[in-house]
Amino acid sequence: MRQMPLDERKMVILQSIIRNYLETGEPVGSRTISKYADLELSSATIRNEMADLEDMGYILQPHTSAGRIPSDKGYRLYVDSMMTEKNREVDELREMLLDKADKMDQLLKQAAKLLATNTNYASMISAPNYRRNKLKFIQLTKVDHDQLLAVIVVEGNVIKNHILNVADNLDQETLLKLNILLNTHLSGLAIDEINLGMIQVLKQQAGSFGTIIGEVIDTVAEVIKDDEDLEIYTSGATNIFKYPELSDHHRASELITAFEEKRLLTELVNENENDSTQPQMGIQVYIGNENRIESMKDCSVVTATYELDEGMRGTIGIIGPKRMDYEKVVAVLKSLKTQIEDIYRGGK
Amino acid sequence: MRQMPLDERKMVILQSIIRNYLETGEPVGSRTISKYADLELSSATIRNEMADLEDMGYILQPHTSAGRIPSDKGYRLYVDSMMTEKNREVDELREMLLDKADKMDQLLKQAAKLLATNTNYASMISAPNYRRNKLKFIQLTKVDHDQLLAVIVVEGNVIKNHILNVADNLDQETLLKLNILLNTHLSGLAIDEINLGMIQVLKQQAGSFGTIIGEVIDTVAEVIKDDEDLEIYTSGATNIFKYPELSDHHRASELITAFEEKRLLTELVNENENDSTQPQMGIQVYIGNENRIESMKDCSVVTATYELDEGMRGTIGIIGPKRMDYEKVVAVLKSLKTQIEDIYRGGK
DNA sequence: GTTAGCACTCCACGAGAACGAGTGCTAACA
DNA sequence: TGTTAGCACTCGTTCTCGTGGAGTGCTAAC
Repeated sequence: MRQMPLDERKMVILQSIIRNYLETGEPVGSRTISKYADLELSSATIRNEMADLEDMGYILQPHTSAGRIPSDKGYRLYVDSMMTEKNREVDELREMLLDKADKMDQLLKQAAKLLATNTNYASMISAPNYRRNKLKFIQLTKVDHDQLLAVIVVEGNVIKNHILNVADNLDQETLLKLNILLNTHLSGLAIDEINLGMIQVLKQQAGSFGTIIGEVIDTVAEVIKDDEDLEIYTSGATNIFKYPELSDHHRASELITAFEEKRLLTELVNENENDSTQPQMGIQVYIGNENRIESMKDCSVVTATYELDEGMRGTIGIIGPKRMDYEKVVAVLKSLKTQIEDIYRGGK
Repeated sequence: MRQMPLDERKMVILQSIIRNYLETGEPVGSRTISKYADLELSSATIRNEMADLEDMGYILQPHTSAGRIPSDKGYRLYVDSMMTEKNREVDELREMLLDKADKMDQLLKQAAKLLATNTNYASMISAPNYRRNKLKFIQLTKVDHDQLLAVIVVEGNVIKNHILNVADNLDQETLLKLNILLNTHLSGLAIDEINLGMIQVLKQQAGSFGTIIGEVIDTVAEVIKDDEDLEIYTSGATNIFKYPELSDHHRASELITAFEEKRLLTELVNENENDSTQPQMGIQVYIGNENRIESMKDCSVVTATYELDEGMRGTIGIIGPKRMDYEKVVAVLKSLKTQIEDIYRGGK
């Protein structure tokens, strides 16, 4: 693979090849490019240039006597430098989103769907982790003689319920006391900040009801943990059938399984959220082997991180074929990221 | 298509054909059956019988000079009369389920997963509709100066939250009054029973806060409605790739889309839940065209209705190839149905 | 540096050919 | 009358082979 600077003409040709391949999914030949309006060159000249580009590793031939397709390196160059964002498609999103803005999880589910139908790729959205979010309040209510309902509300109006089984039959007064106890100590704290010392103090003050306090706190912890693991909304997994290069049996099966199980997707999410060196407003593009998931090595993954509050991050992502309409996807992701952040900040 | 009683030998042969086809998915020929231990007959004899069976419509040939495969009518006979239930596979389910029994939706999600992995088919479970369930209580809590949290608990510990936006800044006292008002009038009622008259009375008693009452009740209604539409848990959609006859591009794409969207699945659910003439303990088998969903006309669907309380029904279903292991599926569904009902009735 | 021309490569596609699994029918047998 | 062996026939599957065409690389001329 030779090293050599890309002169402008090579740039234009490479761009044309990629654009064309994005549309058709077929290897593109020299004649096709020579007919490309802007450059008045014969196919022979193009062939020479293409040979150079292949030498440099930007394009490759599936087999002798076929046209060229972009290599991962070629896509990478394209994404990094050639893309000019599309902004038209984006505004429609805003209105469609505002409908469902009353609950965060509803919102995200809706957003994932929108994303998938708008782009014709598969989409995923991870819910933000709530560890650093502040508790708004905790409330215990009697549901049955031996059951308590714990409602936990954290900032951003994220609500979690849990039923506790208790041995004792608590009277209303005790319940009220416990509620006050819990709220005076815990509300306003980030979930991360609740430590063992604090729990001890609480238990002590609760006296004989210390076990209940313990259970409530366990619940808080567990509720949070649950989220981290698996709150990922996906949509449009079947869009991959629209791209022949992804939809042979084996590949399709693996991809869709990955989507259904969601476990694998957390890798994409984590990788992204923890990466602090984010170029381009938090948009990341993984082309082919650049992402770590085996079953997605023929795909491209584009992700954006949204940040609702300090440390309260989630990821929006698109998974599709390598010949993805990167411009559109990046534009849409950027927009969606902003939408979600705006809505959370109370905009409505 | 001739009419004729099925003598015992034809019965055995048909059964052998179906059994064999269930295993292999390949058309089965006369030689294969003649080697079947129990009947000492030459392939020629079998051929004669097979010709009869085809005449009667129980089996068919994909093309001349291929073996025979069961027709829908053949499967139907098999399901109706030949099946002897398997009970071994079933007990494992119980233990696995008990883990997650604290919330109904968690339970069902888990159950769907279990069902899919145990059977190697796709599974779906619809949540029961709560219309006829009694309200345990409603609770309004202040979340912010202009937001109320409504927690609605219905029998079976189904909990729903909703955030209401309110114009006025309510003080604690008013809130308490509203809570008492709501609960004295509504708790103990089935959701179906809340009527306009009652709402009027409530609004009147609430005075200037009538609008809030209205909103709360709307919320109750909406929450219930939401459920009816789309609370269906699915799992194992990708199992269909295990059956070549279902996994060609077009079919697979349509099937998985149907699963992802869930909208179509409600048809299956509704059909089943409203059908009161349920033979065989509420198990229903739809073979091929017997179900109304276009994209599933090459599948069989087996559903079971569980009933937690009077009128509070949901559906468990399996979707797979027509050559489904009906015995196992029916056994597993029956078991799961019982499990779910038991767990709900407080068993733990 | 660009282009026309040409020989070459290799995939895609279709037509046959060979194969084999399975059938229906007939005739013989118990 | 029911069962079986045998045989000709059908038809899908799998190869092979030949052809056409798209696209290339190279060379020589402009």
